[in-house]
Amino acid sequence: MRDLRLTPTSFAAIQQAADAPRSIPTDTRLVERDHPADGLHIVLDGVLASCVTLESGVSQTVGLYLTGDIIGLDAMALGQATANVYAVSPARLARIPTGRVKALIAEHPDIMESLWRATARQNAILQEWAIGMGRRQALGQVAHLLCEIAFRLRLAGKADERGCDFPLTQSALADAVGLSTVHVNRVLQLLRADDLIQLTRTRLRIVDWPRLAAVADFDPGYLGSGDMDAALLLPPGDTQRTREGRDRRPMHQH
Amino acid sequence: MRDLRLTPTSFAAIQQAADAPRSIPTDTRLVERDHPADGLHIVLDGVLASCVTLESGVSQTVGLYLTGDIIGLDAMALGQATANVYAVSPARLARIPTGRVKALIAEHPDIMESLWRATARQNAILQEWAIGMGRRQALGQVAHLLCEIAFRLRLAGKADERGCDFPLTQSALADAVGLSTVHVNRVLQLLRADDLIQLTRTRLRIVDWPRLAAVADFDPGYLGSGDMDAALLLPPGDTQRTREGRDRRPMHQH
DNA sequence: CGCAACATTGAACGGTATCAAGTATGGTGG
DNA sequence: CCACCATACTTGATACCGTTCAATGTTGCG
Repeated sequence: MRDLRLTPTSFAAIQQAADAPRSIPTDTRLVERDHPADGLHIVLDGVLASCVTLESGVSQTVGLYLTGDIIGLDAMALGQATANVYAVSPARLARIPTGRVKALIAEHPDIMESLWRATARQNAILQEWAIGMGRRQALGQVAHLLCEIAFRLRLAGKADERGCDFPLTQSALADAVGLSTVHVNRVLQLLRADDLIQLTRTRLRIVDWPRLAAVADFDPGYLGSGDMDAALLLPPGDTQRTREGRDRRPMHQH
Repeated sequence: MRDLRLTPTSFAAIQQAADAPRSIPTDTRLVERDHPADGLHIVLDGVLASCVTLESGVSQTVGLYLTGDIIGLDAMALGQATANVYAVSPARLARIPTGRVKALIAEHPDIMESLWRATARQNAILQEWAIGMGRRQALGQVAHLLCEIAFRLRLAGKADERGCDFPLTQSALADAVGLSTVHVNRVLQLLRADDLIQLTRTRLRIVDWPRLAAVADFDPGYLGSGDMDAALLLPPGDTQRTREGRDRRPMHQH
């Protein structure tokens, strides 16, 4: 079961099944909670958030989709979406309509296993968020999210030593960590004052990774460095920068 | 894709693949984080918790397994477990070893889809927990967990109008909602004083479901009333009480 | 240039944690 | 059957973390 990657045949099949990439502006709502699945969306660029709003009006972000992530797995598996998904920054997506996903699954059994694995990975990430909101203090909580985003972007080849794009506003951040915007602002200033990060409106650079990881109690194991959801599905032209530190052989984690 | 249930053949195959049920006492550790999958465990009776401990020593429960739930999906999909699982009460389990799970999947394609769906459902539940820990106050948060447990037990046929077994200690509850034991105690007293619940050491009865659900902002949609993970996999002798309000026909939710 | 969105700052309030007792409850051995 | 012990539950006082409200800077874009 481990090391199951898509076969070259399945890989090619997926690439052909995807629609032409389309771009959407910030705030576009892509998925509506309780609506039936409209297919899978592969993030080629940008950031989207999975978000739930309570009766009381407060909202909580329960997941972020970065380059290479797959949107719509929950809806595909359960029949309907469990959260709203909207673009936090301008984004580029490739869609595979529901019918074609079903056809792919029927024809290539390894694809469903990959989708299952991707679902389990999103579960692991969400689990880590839950730990943070339940038991971490604001400082560690925010630091952890920054670590996670930077790490995931690096896996996707979208970050280098000089940092990564960071299109989240402080209020989007606050929504993700379950804090108020005001407090997130203060925590970010603490992290800056300690020379742990540099963060501008659009760019994040982690100055002192070891110390930030210590503050955050960050252990990237749950991100499964060996298996990107769909990074390998990107058309050749969409692979930006070099995939530093990664190769195409399956990674053994046991 | 919707309404996909196991075919009778697959159903029978799973039942035959399971080991004889075994009983474990409270506090038994069943799964260790980062360890490879040792198969799937179907909960026949009792409660188990999925739990992560931070460096600092504090721990957070990220999932509860009740009758009918499947333990080990994450490990099966990802190759290693993402959390520790231990028994919160005496429990009875049926195990399907990894090898046999693989064989089942290879032979009956619909089984993998069911496992994928079960994984997605656990994801939806965890999502709801994350919302609670991020945005709900202690009262609503505790009320919500009580609603969820009571509802899931009712789906599993383990609860009636007179209430359900509730083997969780207050400190286990606190661990699940991300609060201190002391505060959970106070919140429970509030709920009791308002005549919303009756809760003894081992039994929970929801006195005023509508009002409790209102306090909790509880909407059971995410629990997917039509699809128990593995309730239907229980050997006939293991089906306790009557499955009130449920039948064996697939339920359409669209 | 002016407006709107985002970021920053301060003061006061409130929810929850923590610490430190004390009180049921159930199980066990004599 | 009772005394005892361990575990769970309850209660109060205090401190802190994070929220809320409100105002002021700042940035970028049409």
